[in-house]
Amino acid sequence: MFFEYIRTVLGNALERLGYRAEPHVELPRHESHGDAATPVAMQLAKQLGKPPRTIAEELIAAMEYDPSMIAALEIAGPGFINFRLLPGYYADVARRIRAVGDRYGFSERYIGKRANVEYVSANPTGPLHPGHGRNVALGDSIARLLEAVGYRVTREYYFNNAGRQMQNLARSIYARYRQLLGDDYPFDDENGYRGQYIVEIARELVEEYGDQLREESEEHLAICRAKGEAWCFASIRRTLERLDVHHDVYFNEYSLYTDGHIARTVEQLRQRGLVYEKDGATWIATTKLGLEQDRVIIKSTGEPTYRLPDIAYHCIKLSRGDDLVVDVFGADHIATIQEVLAAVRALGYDTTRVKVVLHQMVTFLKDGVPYKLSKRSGEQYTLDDLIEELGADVVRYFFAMRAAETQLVFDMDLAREQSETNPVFYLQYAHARICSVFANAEQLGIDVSGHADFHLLEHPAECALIKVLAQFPDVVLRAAESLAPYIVADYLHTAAEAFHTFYHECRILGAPRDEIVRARLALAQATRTVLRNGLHLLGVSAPERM
RNA sequence: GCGCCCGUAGCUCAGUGGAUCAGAGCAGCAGACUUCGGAUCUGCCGGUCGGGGGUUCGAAUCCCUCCGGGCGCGCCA
Repeated sequence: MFFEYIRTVLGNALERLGYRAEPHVELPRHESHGDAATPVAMQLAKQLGKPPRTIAEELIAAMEYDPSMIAALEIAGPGFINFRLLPGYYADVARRIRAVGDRYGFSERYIGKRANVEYVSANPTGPLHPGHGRNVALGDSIARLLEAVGYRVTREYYFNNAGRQMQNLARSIYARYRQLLGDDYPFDDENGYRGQYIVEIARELVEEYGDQLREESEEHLAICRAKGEAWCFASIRRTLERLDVHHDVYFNEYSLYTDGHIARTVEQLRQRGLVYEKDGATWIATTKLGLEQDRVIIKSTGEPTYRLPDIAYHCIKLSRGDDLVVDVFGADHIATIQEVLAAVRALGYDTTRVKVVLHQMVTFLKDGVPYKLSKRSGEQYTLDDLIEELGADVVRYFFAMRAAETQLVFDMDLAREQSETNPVFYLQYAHARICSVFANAEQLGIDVSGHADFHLLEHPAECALIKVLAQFPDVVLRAAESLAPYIVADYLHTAAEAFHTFYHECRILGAPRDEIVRARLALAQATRTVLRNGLHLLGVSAPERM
């Protein structure tokens, strides 16, 4: 919204002059450079073969604008055009924010488009571990961001309940089950799942079945497997629930086998000459697709490797007609995603619709040094434990607050801090503080929703706050388009800071005139909307009291 | 060895198509309202943007190279 008007003015001027360029508008770093600026003249310089400042002059001459909104146009430096805004503009922005109300910040830019976001996708072999938290937070915030700009979003969870890992799970449970029955049964230390939860599952089996499963059979192992899957999934979903994360689709890898997609995918790859047999296994010729080496897609045992179902799955996702297909993966998937996409592309699918958000690993920091999260019992530390320790809000914010491609350092001391140094509390405090002002206003009998004259907001702190609030829709759009929740996190801090400064310098309820009180209350309300909506995008609550 | 990501202040990180670009938070130091929540605000200190080359009128940003860190490179997922 902030740059919209200027963009329009600039765009019209470009068109009038017959110049082809994006009307790019940016926020200058320094106040002295005005309220908005465009480097477009410099971008055109090479293309037109004219000095940038000359082009800037032409543009300024060609611009038509409302003199009550824009005070001055200046050419600066090598050829920037700086825009300086008048209070009338701020009043206009504030009025428009208020008019939009609770939906402020959201847009309809991508209305009618559909997106699929796949995230978490952990196999049901145990509880989520702390590292999963980053995937959860990023994926869910990305989904929320896409919704905020108009996409209809499907949240999807892909899981494998058929492979080797599930067999290991079944065997682990069975071993514990036998041990609980008092049998001297060996536990496979190399492949088995050693967590205490396995014993828990086994204990439930003892309660349900007594010693009826003692005989080692496929049938009994299948019962262990099913029990384990159900138990683990319940655990995972419970954890996600605590983070306010809900998937729409749980896609079962196993279904790809039963419905023939696996066989069909192999056939299609074969038709394109990309499949051959060697050493008793079936290979895909990924070297023909420009990759380093060929890979096995069906082992000599007849079992497919994970690649094949991955390829089939992506074909399915792409054939659903979504405009955008987002995969949120940890950095350890880097190798496979290339292979999968190359194969899918070779099968004729438009993989430009696929965006992969590859996040780097997480390091936990305590007393300034990396350390391994653990519990006193020596038992594995889970994502659930982290939520227990820090609260869902802190967990979601911390995992989403950095760009995905950075190796996230999760500072446990800062996260544990229940004070202003913790960025989550800083944001929530600003929100609670506004709520408190409104509670007081109500007690004083002030008509909070009454008419407000925004032209009365002329204090520098007021203008600064409006300027920040005005950026919000741009920020949401940019964050959504770059699939980067951290942009929202950064912005919210700026917004909260601008509010606190305003709060400190301008009394709201104690303002000299009633009209000013109402105008400032309206500004506070707009701030509250921005904070609430922004926090929502990150999956963090906006408490009224703390 | 090969592929991808990262290297910016003591620490954690921004820097959106090269340009008005040396920035924020934390830590440290010094201050602030008799009043709407001090979980706040204001100021100061602090950096050869990993090193070196190159392109350019101009490079944290683009190219090359070296160094350092992470993750991969399975008939595991």
